[in-house]
Amino acid sequence: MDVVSPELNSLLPDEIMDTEAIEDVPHTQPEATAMVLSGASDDTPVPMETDTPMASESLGLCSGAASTEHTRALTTTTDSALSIISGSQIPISISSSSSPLLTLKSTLCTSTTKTTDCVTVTATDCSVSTGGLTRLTAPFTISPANHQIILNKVASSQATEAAKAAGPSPQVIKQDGQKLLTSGDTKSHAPQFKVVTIGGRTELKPMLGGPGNQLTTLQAQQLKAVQIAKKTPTSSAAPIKYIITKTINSKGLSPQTSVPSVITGRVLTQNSSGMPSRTITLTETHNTSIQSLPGKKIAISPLKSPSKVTVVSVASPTSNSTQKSVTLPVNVALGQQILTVQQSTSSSPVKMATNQGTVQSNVQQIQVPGSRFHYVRLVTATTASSTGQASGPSTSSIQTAKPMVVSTGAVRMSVPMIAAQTMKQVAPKPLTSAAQVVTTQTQQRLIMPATPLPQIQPNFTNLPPGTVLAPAPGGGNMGYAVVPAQYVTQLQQSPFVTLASSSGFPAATGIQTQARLPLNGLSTAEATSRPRKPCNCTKSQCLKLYCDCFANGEFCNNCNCNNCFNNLEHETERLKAIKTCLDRNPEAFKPKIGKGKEGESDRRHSKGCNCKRSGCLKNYCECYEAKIMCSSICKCIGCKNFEESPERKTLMHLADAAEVRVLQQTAARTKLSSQISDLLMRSTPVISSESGRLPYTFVTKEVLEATCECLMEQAKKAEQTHQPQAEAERVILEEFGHCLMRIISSAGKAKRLERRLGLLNKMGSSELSSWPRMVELLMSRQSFCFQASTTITKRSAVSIVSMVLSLRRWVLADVPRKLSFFFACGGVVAPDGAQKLRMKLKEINRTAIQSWSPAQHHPVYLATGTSAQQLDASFSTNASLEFFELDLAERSLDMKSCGSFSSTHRYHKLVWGPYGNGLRRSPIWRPYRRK
DNA sequence: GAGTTTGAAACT
DNA sequence: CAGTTTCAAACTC
Repeated sequence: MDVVSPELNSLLPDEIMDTEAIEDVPHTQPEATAMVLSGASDDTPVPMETDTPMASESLGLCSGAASTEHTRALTTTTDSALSIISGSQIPISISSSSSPLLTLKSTLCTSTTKTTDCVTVTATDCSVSTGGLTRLTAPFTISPANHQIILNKVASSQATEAAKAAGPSPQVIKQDGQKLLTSGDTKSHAPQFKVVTIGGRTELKPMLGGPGNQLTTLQAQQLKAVQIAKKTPTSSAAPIKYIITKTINSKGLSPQTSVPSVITGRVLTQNSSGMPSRTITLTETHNTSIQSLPGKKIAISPLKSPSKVTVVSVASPTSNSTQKSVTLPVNVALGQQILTVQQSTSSSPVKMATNQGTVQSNVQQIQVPGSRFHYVRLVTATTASSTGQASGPSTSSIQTAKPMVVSTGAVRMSVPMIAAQTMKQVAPKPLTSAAQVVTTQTQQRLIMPATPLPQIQPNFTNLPPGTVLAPAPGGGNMGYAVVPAQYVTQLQQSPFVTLASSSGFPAATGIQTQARLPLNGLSTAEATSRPRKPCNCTKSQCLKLYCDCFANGEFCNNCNCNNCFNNLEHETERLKAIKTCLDRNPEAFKPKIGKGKEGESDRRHSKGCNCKRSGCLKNYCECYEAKIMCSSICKCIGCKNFEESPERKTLMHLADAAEVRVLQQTAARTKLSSQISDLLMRSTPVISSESGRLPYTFVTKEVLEATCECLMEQAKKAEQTHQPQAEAERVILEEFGHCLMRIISSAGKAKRLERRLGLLNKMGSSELSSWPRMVELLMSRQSFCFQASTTITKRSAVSIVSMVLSLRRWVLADVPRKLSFFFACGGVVAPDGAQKLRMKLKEINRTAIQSWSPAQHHPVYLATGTSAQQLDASFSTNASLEFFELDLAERSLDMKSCGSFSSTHRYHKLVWGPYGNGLRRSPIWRPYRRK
């Protein structure tokens, strides 16, 4: 049946030419055809996954010990939700200061409160309700106008030293005229709330159930909600309700206890009570001095994704500090995605005490010498001592890297809480899904010092979406700006923790790599597991997107660049450069590789490539480099980077083989053979999914019924012929096998059609509004003449020419039918455009023709006219027409014989349709002729 | 490692 | 917007 060689067939976009699926599976044909056609016409852009919803804003603090569910919950947090999630107990006391910024007004709130502007602080095992084990003395400032929540440090808050995690300190939320609504019924299965009015000195009463309470799994969850109708003195905006919700797990619960998600407002949190209780003390100290810690900085840089905020912990071994109170003012402007994290003292650790150990996170403020910027350094350290709530079972040992996520929906802070002292002991192991979730959120943001930059600050108007300058709470000049780009300081002396190191691959292997965002097109695992290439920039000062470091939002580190300005020492220049880039392209720092439609695993380049000579099969091509196939938005010429491309397949196989070899060698060296098998196991489904997986939806009810009928028919036959039972079974089984084969065959064809549809979309560029009609003609095997149906410019003419390269595959597929393909471009090509066309034709000559069948004669006509009517007439009269005919047998294209395109008409609307063989073929290029 | 090729970014 | 130049990485020898 095949009249075309398999190779040619493989080249073809068989959606048109391959009628096998249609003919062999008549039942499926109409659907398949319809699908192709409709799909072709429906050229809706594929939404990119690149962009995380900007609208969603949530802030979540997830303790390092957060379980998988926690992280998952974080990812589900939605709009304007502030959630502080801890997998362990978090003694928190919230005390309002006299700061006018803080106004807490309680209103009734239920866990189901629906708020778009709701700020929800969710914490499990928070001591706020569990007896006031700790104190959170951070003043809350919630600015409805800006949708900001500001945890401001108050001068002379002394909760600090006293805030022993274990010590049941009164939890105080003071705010004049403010009410605190909390909920917590220890005996109730369902979350219950308790309203606590907070007067001038309102205290938050311990809410936790008595120790004698035997709580079930559900009972273990206790929800405390604090709804704060905030009144900021400076804001006159409509009051926005904020909810502080706390999911409380009673200590001593059964380790099997699992806590279902608690939805508060829009925050979904989950707590696993089985986790060891842990205490996070968030207090603030009165020390406002800025400690200068040269060399210990957190890079604050624009990230690729505007949707998240990432604070990278520059891990360094930190001695176990006895100081348990930490000042951690956090300003979060939800509406504008402001996240400000400040640390008043360099030595104040954010301590998270677990039964297993104490993770101290030092948020250190750093002042770079010679720089007016203030940087924050977040250092985590683990000690073996157990502080805080000592009630839980103690024990385990290795503190694995666990991400601490501060998520504001669109703003996300991810802080890998890796115990500095144990980092190198972390055994490579599959990360939890929680970690994976975090890593999939590869688009992160860092906080960027922004305040004292008068010469630049006024120009920050065009910072990426979500970028906001956050003034310092005290009115000082220590604000920070969250910029959607991933800039992380690279400090030579500071080991770096991989930001998104939680990947499917054992990333936390102790190799301290620079925190970074995933490379474009690379998976998180790839991006994080592989060391970044040093750049070699010489002229760009590493301040242009030419520089991969800069483009990826990183500081240069261990690079080979000359005159590098991509470092802290040139922060001003760097910021200017960032702004320049963002001015030029607001999405300059966004990942270029997004995701296709929902449900599709295919990623795609956000802009598409423009490759001309590489066939999109070299790393020059950004699509190929990202290991993705070119898509409909690509403007490449001679693309071979499509799914069914044999060249691509060959390359892929070679690459796979090479990769496997490398893995094997590496594993052999490191004696980690187990890793190999693991990786091989991983790669297998990838390969199979690409080529073999059948659509599971194909076995429909009708298919099943038909199959059963077939089997029953065989059974009846056997019965009627009095076949022995064994024979009857054999016949039935055979029939079943046949049914399966047919199902598989049909499913495979359907899948092929799906793929072809994708290619069809790729070819159906925007210039072709009548693409379905063209497909229809192709399917009818008519000779046809193709004309663009929409306004053609010089540029679009180029695109049309590039289509020739794609269409040629169809032509090739129909060799026996001598399908002629005419390409007409009438009256639209200006002289310079003609030059471009010639170049494109050279491309045809060079890259495409070589693969054409020399034995066949496949004319390609390039016709021009001065108007649509003229061209139209030309096709019928073969007059007043400039056209060229290519003889494939010659495999050459003498461009000189093409003459010139004289038309300067740039815009013509043409229609297209079948013209039959209006143009005669010639074995050679016809000389240019004009009437 | 030097030189070439390539395509994105930057520039005009 | 379109064409050209610059740039650094990819590639070749």
